[in-house]
Amino acid sequence: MTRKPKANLEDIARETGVSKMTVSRVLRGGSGFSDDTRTRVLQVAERLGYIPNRLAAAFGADQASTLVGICVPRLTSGLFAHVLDGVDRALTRLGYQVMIGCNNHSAEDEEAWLRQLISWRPAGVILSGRHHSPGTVDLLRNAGMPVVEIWELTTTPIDMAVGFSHFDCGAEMGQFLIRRGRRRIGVVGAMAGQDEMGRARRDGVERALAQAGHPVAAAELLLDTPGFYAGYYGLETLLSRAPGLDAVYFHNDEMAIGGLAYAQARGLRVPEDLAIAGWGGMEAASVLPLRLTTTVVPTTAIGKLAAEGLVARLRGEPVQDVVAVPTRLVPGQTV
Amino acid sequence: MTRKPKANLEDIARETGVSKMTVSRVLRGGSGFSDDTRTRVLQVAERLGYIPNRLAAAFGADQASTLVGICVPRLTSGLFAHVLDGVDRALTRLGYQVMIGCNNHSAEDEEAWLRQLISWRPAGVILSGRHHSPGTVDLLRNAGMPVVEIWELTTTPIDMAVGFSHFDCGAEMGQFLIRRGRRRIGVVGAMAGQDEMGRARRDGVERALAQAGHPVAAAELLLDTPGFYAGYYGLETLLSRAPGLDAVYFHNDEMAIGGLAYAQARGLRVPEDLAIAGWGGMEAASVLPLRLTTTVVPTTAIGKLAAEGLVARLRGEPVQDVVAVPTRLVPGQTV
DNA sequence: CTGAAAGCGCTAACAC
DNA sequence: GTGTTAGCGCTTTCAG
Repeated sequence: MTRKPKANLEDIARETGVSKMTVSRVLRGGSGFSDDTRTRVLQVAERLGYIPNRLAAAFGADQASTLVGICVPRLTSGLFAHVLDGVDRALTRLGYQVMIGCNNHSAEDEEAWLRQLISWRPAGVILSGRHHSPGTVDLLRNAGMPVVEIWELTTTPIDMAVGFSHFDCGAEMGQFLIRRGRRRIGVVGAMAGQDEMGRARRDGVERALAQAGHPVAAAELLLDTPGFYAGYYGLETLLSRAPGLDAVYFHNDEMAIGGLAYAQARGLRVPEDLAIAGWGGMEAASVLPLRLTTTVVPTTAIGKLAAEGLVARLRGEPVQDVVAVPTRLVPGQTV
Repeated sequence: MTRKPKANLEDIARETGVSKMTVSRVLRGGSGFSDDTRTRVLQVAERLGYIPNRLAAAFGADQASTLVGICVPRLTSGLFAHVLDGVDRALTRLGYQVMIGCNNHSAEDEEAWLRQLISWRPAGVILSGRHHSPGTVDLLRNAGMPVVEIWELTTTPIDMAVGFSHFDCGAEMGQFLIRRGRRRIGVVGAMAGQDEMGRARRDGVERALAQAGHPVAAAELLLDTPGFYAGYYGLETLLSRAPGLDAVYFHNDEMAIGGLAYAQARGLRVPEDLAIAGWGGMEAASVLPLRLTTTVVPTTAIGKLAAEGLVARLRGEPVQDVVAVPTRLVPGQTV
């Protein structure tokens, strides 16, 4: 398997009868050459099927890297899929290439990925969450490249941040449940001890309920990844331990939908007997027989803003270090 | 913004009192150095916070690239998210880095992405589908790197292929519907004229129904991306034109679930009045009040097999050029 | 077991 | 408007 593409600048230069440098200038669309030269260079490049070697370009001239890395907790989450999509569209449009990573909610995995990424000397990096290993922070400070932390907002970013407060999401839903007259409220979580952001949402709801004088009545903290099944069985377990609940706040929409399925299978009336609240705003949530009460998160926008902020910084344009995006509690028919 | 990492091989060599070459050998875990040298080199590298420059490595020695590109039709599809996850896990484990791309079901977008990718001299590439632009095929042939085409199986791959037949998925579901006594069967599609593979499934179901003597009774081909809403309104439109249908085959599970919601909102009994069949096997489909009848596709496995095949080829190990993965028609409660 | 030399393809800096 | 020179950090090759 020979991996040597045929043509390089030198080949084009030889055929055209100019120097490598002139060819380089033409191909990068700069200035400093005649129209005639331009045309000839372009023709020869086309004929030779020239493909630039960005490895060489980025290596020779530090500036030239257009590689951007993005690391998310899970690739299979619908929410992060949309974040990725926002990032990818913006970055592709701006002429960058996207390297992905998945940290499995582990700071060590994130650091391992970042170490690999940095060895490619990327132009910048987008990370999820605000908790990183000391090693990660070190690497980033030394690399001296733009960094955007997304999803969970931090007011003291390594460099830039785009996100919202998970704690506030939880608190807002807690207050909403109270306003709707719920008093014995349970919580079903997932990925116990792993997902800092799910944890923040639970902290938020706990705080709100405690302040209202009706602290969380029961909590079921699963180890599983948050999916439909987990929601189904999570609610089953929770109710077996705390039968009298009148509302449950789920880790996310997928679990809430699973919980809803369980409630209906069990013959519970929703929301009369039991209110169900989710988080995230997946499309399915609004088309179920019962529209789910949930918090909608602007996933694609976060990805887009992160990508654009990163590129703005690269270009030396002024940027806002911390961008708070709004989430929206959308009352459905399940609370 | 200074982007120059501090230490390089030369720095380590100087501090350790050996040559660059020896440092390089140690760091890459080769042989040809004493234990003592090894220890000292490792210590100094650690102390200096050395991070290899793979740009230089890959550039200098063609072999060394560990970049692999993967391009999918849509980043926001749950199915492709799992494919991506399978690819990412396998590739990360094997020491590769993943560059993503999204072709929006457009051969031109795919080619544009590929051109960018190739300029980074990747080790290999994974594409979705078997239809590519002539330019794409050209680029690939000249690049001389491993290529895996996934998702829709082709028996004449550019290099390797991992997938299944969408046509057969449709045909199988068509036969199943017939066996279940359905006779007036409709179809709801999406991304008309764009998604070759959804098209193949429709062709399959059409063929099967025609052969059974009960050709497709009505079809609604939407332009939209296939989501819950599209399924909801797609069914509404279809039924308004063809009221007497007794079964509908949807582009995918999301749309089928949307359709199910419409049927229920409309007061239709499923499956008595109307059977609903999906495709894909999303998790939600099996936890709804009614388990959806659908075809389950081994998404993660496809990603994993594609990645492993690619790496096997890179390593010169024997590989099977065409790998057919099985799909499974799972009867639920909606047919 | 170790080192020296050459070169990968490109671009910045400077000269003409 | 165009060319020359030097060098990015690494690995391959060959010499000891």
